[in-house]
Amino acid sequence: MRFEAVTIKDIAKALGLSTSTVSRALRDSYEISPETKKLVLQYAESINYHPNPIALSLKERRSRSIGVIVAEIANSFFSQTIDGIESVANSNGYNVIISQSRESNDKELVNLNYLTSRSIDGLIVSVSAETKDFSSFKELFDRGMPIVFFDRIVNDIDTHKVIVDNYKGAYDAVTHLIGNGYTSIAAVSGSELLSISKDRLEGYKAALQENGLAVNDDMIKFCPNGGRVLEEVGQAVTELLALPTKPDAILSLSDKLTTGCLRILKSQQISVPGQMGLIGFSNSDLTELIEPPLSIIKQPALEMGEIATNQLLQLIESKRPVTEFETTVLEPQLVIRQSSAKKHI
Amino acid sequence: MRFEAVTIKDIAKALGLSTSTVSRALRDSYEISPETKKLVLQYAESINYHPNPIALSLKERRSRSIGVIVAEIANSFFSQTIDGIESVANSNGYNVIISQSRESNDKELVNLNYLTSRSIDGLIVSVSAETKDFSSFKELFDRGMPIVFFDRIVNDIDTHKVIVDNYKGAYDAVTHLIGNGYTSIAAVSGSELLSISKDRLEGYKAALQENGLAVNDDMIKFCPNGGRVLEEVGQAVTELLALPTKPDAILSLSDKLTTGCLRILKSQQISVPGQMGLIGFSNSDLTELIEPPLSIIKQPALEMGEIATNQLLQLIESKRPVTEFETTVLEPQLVIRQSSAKKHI
DNA sequence: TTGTAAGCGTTATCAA
DNA sequence: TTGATAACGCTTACAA
Repeated sequence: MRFEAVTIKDIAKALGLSTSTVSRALRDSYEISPETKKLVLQYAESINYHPNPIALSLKERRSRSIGVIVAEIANSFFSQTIDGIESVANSNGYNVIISQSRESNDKELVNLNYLTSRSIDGLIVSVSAETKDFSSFKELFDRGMPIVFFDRIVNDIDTHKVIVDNYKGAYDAVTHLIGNGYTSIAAVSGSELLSISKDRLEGYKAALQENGLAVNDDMIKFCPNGGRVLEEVGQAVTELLALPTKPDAILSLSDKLTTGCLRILKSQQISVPGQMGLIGFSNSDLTELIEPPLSIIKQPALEMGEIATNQLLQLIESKRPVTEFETTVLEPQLVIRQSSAKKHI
Repeated sequence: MRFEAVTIKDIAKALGLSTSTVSRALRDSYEISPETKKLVLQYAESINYHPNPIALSLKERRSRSIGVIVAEIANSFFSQTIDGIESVANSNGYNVIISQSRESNDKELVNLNYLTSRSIDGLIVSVSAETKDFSSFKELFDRGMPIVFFDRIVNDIDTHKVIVDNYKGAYDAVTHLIGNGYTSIAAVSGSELLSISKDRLEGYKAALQENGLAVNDDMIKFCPNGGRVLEEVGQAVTELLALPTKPDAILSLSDKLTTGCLRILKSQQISVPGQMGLIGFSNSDLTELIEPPLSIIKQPALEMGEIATNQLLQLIESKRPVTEFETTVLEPQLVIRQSSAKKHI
């Protein structure tokens, strides 16, 4: 089963012209007579001619498609980002090829190979939770492939990056908790390897210290799978509850962790915020319907996708090698609801 | 900025062979000496050669990519489906180009043109809420483009389709409500034009009638945007509450409508299920955390995506024209929680 | 067993 | 103003 398209040759034959003349007419070249142009354009229209992008790609040595690698599509933050990527890409005549690492470094590499072997013009990446070794990205980048990182960035590679102020997001959230009377605040983080985990934890620690609260490493738990596996969240929370001085609030550092923590707390009959305050990074639009309505730190995901794509297109379309790179830092949004309500003492 | 890849020509030149010999060695042709083959393969490996898929596409007149059109990526059901589509496509060497109609017929047509002009080999579609005229799809299909529909299907086009038993999903949900003592059950539906709306409403009506309850058209409200616009849900619910005999339960017929109804009910201080029972189609994994935990009808989204893709690939790769088409009907899953709890009388 | 040449659809260059 | 030709990277008759 195959879809047969009309080619320039068909038009040339039908009109008794050469393919080059037809091509010129279609591209509105100056070296063409108005009549011929009109004739060709009309006929092309009538038989629904569309230039073959594959042939164009081969000729121009560019595919007009960009690759995207994220951990998971079915995740509010990433699907919102993809939304932004897609709209900017499409309106610039690019298409988007999406792939998921599912937090696995292996799958990420497979995807990377796949995408590059599919002749993409550039790449937008948020790295997997498992990735320690960024040399494949680095090599590719050094060989001339434009890459933009967002959210989970790679500090060692000097290119455009788009993030929120993760430090501030966590800092503000913890400050808010302290302001509401919480004094023993734990952090449930994703993979230690991720840039976002590091930055957010820094913010968490700084807020504690600036408020005269001690930073206790036992109060920081890592979930290498970022909450994709509920068990790891269960273990983290259970360990926190077994501490000599139990925390009275949890800051969770990513989407699935936030809802994961709540799931675990609920299953253990621990009331939120009564027995445990909770605030976390999340981009789900259902958090306000949850019981209790969740306080969240939200990222401007759509905008991040748009910016990343604009920057990538700029790299792709730049005539000369780009050497000056930018890291765009956006503001996270703190949305205060019930789950971090003032503590009753 | 451009990424330069190694070509067969480079290998041929380096090894003093012709491009055809190199090509044969790489494709493991029988008409080649073992030594030459080994030599070429080794060298290709060493310089990290990858065949240029664009050139291959041009030669083979196929792009090994499939297009997907859905209403919205950032929607649990669709992102889960895309998950399934992507995994099957990728493991068969295809890539996936995704586009969103955002429930607009215009944008759907733009996407359709865009995708076909990008030489895709086939198309997976769930139509927009606005689409009444399917002639573009029909034409494309008749001109030989393999298309598979899922969820929101087009009855007039005879091709593979993948759906759940929407009738049964709604029927079972209403039967459950009736069993729990609800006697005045309203339906909040998406666009009237969608196949899923029709089928689900049929199931709703049948369940009422079989239980001796009257079907009242005032009890059926349509939201043309499928809940993407909260106001339309607000209006639907408000109208229902203004009826002489108010409903005591709502069946909502799609993802965003279900959470939308809850949002509206909450904002109007109407307790669920106390004053109003609620059950609806949804694929969000947060529904159990919501207050009250939502009873839902869930679709096997991942599986639907996988099946649709397998069927599409079958169409694409079929040597002769396919004339026998299949509509796969999967079972929806009824998940009973608090929001439809037994009514206190 | 290897090489030559044509062709996939398009555009750029050169010649007419 | 138009046409012939080569080229993009690859495969495949056909020729050697």
